[in-house]
Amino acid sequence: MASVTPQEYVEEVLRLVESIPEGRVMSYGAIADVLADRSGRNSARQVGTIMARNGGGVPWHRVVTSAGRMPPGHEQEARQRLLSEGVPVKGEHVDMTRASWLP
DNA sequence: CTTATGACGGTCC
DNA sequence: GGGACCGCCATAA
Repeated sequence: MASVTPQEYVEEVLRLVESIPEGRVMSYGAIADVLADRSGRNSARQVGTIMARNGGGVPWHRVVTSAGRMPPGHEQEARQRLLSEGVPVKGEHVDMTRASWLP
């Protein structure tokens, strides 16, 4: 199978996050699931770790948990940005039913 | 090599 | 809807 180096996997994750349309979001699990097909691995945890370390240059606010929860420590900033883009935000969580997106 | 940790996810209660 | 538990996996110590 097509296994990639950790460095390449990071690139793939960032690339996918950048491809998320405005007003839509993707869960960590969805990202891991989509990339699993081409990277040979899948782990929502790993995606989260990658975002925490290398997500500074991509629209990280469009990545939330499967429950629509936003990243700890950035909840306020993420919430405001999402609202500005027209993402349906319900209190402290995103309305995944309407906002979830797949490539 | 073994243990702890974390921007997660699904199941169970 | 929400909290406790367990599984997953790369990284750090």
